[in-house]
Amino acid sequence: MPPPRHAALILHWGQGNDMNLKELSRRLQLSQTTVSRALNGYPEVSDSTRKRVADAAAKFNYSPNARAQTLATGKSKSIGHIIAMSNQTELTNMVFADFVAGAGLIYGEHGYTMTLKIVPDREEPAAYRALSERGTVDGVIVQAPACNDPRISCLLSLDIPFVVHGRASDVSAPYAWLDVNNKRAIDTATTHLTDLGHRRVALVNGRETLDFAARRRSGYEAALQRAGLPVDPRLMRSGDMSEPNGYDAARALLDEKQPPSAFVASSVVLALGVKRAVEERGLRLGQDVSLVCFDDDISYLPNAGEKPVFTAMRSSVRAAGARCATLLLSRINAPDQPLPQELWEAELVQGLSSGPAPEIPAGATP
Amino acid sequence: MPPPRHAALILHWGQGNDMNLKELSRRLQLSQTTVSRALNGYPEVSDSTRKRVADAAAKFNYSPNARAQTLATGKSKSIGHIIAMSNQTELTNMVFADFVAGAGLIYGEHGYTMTLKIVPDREEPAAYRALSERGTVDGVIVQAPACNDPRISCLLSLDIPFVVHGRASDVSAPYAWLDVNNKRAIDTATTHLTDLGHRRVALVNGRETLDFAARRRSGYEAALQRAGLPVDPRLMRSGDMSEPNGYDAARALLDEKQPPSAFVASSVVLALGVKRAVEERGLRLGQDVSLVCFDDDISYLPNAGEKPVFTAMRSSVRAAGARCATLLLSRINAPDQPLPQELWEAELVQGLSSGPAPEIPAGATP
DNA sequence: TTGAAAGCGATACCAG
DNA sequence: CTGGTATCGCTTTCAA
Repeated sequence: MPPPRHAALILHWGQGNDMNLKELSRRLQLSQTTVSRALNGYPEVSDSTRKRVADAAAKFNYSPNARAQTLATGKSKSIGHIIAMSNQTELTNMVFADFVAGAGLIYGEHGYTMTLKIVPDREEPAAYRALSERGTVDGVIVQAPACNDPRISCLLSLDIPFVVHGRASDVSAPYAWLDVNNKRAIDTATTHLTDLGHRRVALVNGRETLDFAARRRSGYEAALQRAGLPVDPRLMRSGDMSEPNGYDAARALLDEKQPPSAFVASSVVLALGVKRAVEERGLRLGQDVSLVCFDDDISYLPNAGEKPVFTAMRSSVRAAGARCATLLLSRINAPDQPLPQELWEAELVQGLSSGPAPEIPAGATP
Repeated sequence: MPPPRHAALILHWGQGNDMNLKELSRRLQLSQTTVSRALNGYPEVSDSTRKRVADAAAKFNYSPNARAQTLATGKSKSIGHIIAMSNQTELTNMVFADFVAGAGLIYGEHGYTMTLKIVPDREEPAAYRALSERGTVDGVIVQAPACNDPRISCLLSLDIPFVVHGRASDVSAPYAWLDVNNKRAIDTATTHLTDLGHRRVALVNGRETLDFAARRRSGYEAALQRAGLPVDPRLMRSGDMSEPNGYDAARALLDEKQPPSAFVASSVVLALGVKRAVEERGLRLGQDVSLVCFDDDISYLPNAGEKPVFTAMRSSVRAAGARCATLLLSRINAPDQPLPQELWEAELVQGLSSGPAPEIPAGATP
């Protein structure tokens, strides 16, 4: 549907902000060039004119039109974040809030804005294409990649700067990413438990189509194998990272003929669900059952009992957002730098309120 | 700091998307005008050319440059949301996530994008000014207004379309808003408790500099007065909407010489804190102490016990976002319509897991 | 039904 | 240090 005719006319009438560069320079009896240079801090303008221009700009309340700047410079000074609101992962998506907040602050500090696109389900690739092809944004951030994420090759072919928070194990071409060592973190957590004598350690994981969850699982398996323990599928659950899911998973695990004596949870929310299921059974955490939780994730109930954990998680996610933002901006401004691929080691959050106590696991056969 | 010289050159070299309108029309042996018209659905192009153009556009993977469109039309097709990350209200801000999600979906459906600005503390007015004056956005949404919110007069003077989620009681000029009847909701909640015979009803409220909290308080006071009960400042607490705050407030209230027999909580998170404090004291909710909670707010722990409440709150916030977005878009596209000022009645969420049971309040003197 | 040309409001090159 | 002018890519008017 084409817009009504004369729309522009109406608009300009309604807008009424007629103080533009041309008008300002006319009043100053200077060329647009000089005024522009003065305002943008170019060295070649004399201090006196610069001051004159600055004063006039303030007086006439002039501020440059971003739309025109954007066209003239070819840069939109905006970064795209795309968030898919799929029905199934409704809750998980809230993870993005802190990430976005951390990134957004960085953008602001550098004169960038953030273009946020909420798309239903899997219109994601189209959204990325639209944003970058049409020049709406100068770069994009990709969150929570799947193992083989189509977005990455899509962005590579679009030739737009981007940074992935996480990695996609099955994408071979190089790209910029930032990731926590998921595998090692879960390996450490699992080993911690096997070292304590646990022989049936359960994993309550996120969806394993997502890369980070797959890596966590491989860390879990590696630890078990090193400890000479079998990798038992009945001890592994995966699903959305929500408290009810953790609860359901733990209940099912506790109902097994040979229930686990310890749990590794792949996020704080999952761990909370596990905790609830365990306590519901009258088992004492840290005594009858152990629970270790790793999370580069976040949850939103500032329940005082777990408050330190939540706070730590939240600020960690925010920090990750800030880091990705910084990296992306530097890629945009210095495209020839080597591709950043940053892997860092995680802090392990042990237990919820307390660390797992050493114990003889129930039903263990030493 | 001025950009390095030749920046544009480097950019255009790096961009490599040389399929623009001019090029496309050259290949089609048509004028830019015709091609543009064909693509934008103007009626005057013949069906045959329209098809030819559409095919070529698809074939050459053409998509119009949003930056140029924006400059030519004077509309950026983008809505601004500004979120202030003050240090004190760190947690409260997460409320915005669902609101933003709800709004974002609507924008997408109408070809708009969302420009999200995260600003530290109180750089807010400047941010609004920058966004609108420079033409970065076509309209903005204001959330969580204070009683006398400077943003509103600022936006009025900028003459940019905006919609406020909530109202500012002390702003006299008319503007578009969407609000829930906070006063009546809390009045109803309080009356519910006094009708049950409670004579010491506490209010655990949000920060009362915010308009909605002030209104809720007035509803609380009105209900007490109608019931012939004194308005006792010692029974009223206000602060950030976080669980720890609710907990602290409830503890302090329970420590009073004359503790309340019932609580009205102004959000689910506050109510959860109250609940924890109550249970910690060995009191039974719904028997020893009653708790009623109203919330147009949201919280993020999907704890199964309260799950329906949380789910309801979340979708309500998302719906509010969508409603504000719809209103704003219609204001932008039809500026001459009467100002929408929509007040709706809230559903009351009673109790957390169970409704308050009728009881003889502890220590009551009938 | 089509096309030529004038904006939109800035930036940046090349002269002076 | 300052100014004229082409340019960015599209929309829209006006003429054919």
